[in-house]
Amino acid sequence: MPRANNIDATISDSDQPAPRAAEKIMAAARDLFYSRGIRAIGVDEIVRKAGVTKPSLYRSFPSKDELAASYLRRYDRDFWERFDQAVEAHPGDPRAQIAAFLTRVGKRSQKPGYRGCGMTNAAVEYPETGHPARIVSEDNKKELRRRLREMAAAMGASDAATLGDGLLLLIEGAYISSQLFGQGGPAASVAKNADLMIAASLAD
Amino acid sequence: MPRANNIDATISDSDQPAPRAAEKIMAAARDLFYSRGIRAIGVDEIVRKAGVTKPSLYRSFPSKDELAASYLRRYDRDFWERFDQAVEAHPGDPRAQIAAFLTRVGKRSQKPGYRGCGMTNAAVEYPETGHPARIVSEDNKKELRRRLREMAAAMGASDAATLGDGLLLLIEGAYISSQLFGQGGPAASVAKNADLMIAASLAD
DNA sequence: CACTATGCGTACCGGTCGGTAACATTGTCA
DNA sequence: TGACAATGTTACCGACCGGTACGCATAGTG
Repeated sequence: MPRANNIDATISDSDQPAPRAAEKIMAAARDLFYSRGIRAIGVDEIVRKAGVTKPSLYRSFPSKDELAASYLRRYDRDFWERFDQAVEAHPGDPRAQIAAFLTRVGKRSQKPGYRGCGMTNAAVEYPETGHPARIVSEDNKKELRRRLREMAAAMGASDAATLGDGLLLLIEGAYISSQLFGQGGPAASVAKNADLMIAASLAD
Repeated sequence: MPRANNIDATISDSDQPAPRAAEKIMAAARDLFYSRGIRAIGVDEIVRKAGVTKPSLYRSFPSKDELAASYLRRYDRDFWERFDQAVEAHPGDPRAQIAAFLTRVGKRSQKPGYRGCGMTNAAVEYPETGHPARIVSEDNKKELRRRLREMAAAMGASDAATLGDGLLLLIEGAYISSQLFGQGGPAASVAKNADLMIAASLAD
């Protein structure tokens, strides 16, 4: 009975006890993968930080690549939670939803330790098509693109596809430039610039 | 007499003969680093592709990290060459200069094998402050930011810093999303979106 | 108690990593 | 032809990589 198959569920649904080790491993992997990159981190360092041993890792996760994919699936869930928070804060007002989301991204980008989007970073680290980690990232970005275009249409943009894509470019640019420049970087202006772009698109 | 110290110059200035092996190594490293990432490529694969041996690599480059930095310094030169081509094509018209540059980026982003900016990618792969590869990337991006703000000011933008940063966000977003989505991705609309943003900024 | 299931640790695997020592061979130019 | 610089050849290094065989400890159950 390979528990590794539904480890994502067992970790998140903490009512039914999962191996304690798996949670500690995931927590350690999350910190290390996010802050220093997936390729840069070896499994030894993960288990050391988690305070467990290597076989425990491989009982809960079939491989390092799958552990990375699990980390990203969790990242994906957290991402949509943040996104939907911004959406729900401004019902029926997509422009304000975008502004709320981007204001928060801009603020987070100024905090120390912020290194953009874990999924974007993973896609850069793993250009190979079909890599487990990459698949999670690509799916997330496709869905994000779809939702942004949808919101652009709801704003009444004449060219919703272009505006939605423009917003996506700004978001990804904010993620990346935050780790290129750190504090004081251009990501701080993402909300303002997005609003300018939206204004120009709606006036078109 | 360690030739490795000024290997960048000896490779680019081909009038004074440089070690043939160094050029072959650089060409191989360039292809491999760009298409598959720096961390993903081992020195063995580089020398194999270059048709040389490992000691030859370490006679021309002090380390793999320095080879990566050399690759990026070359990338930096090529980048500014492309950038300045767009600038020189439209003297005294910064808005057209940006449009020309971004149109080209948008087109390149639709070609197979395109994987964004090598320097951006390297910065994602090496978050560690002070890494030789990262330093080259950071310097390039700082200079790019400076020039974009300068151009935004020359356009007459009331808030040139914000517009320049917005353009930088769009550019970085185009680089990254090109490898997230490949052909048909949002990077194709970067020039159009930038022009919208500029228009809104100037009308402000 | 004995039995089983489960979670975990010790110790180890072959392979690859970046990097080097020592020496043979080549090509070039005086 | 001789000198010298550049490259190739071979073999090696310690460290680390992802991954695993196997045995031990504990908890729950009859």
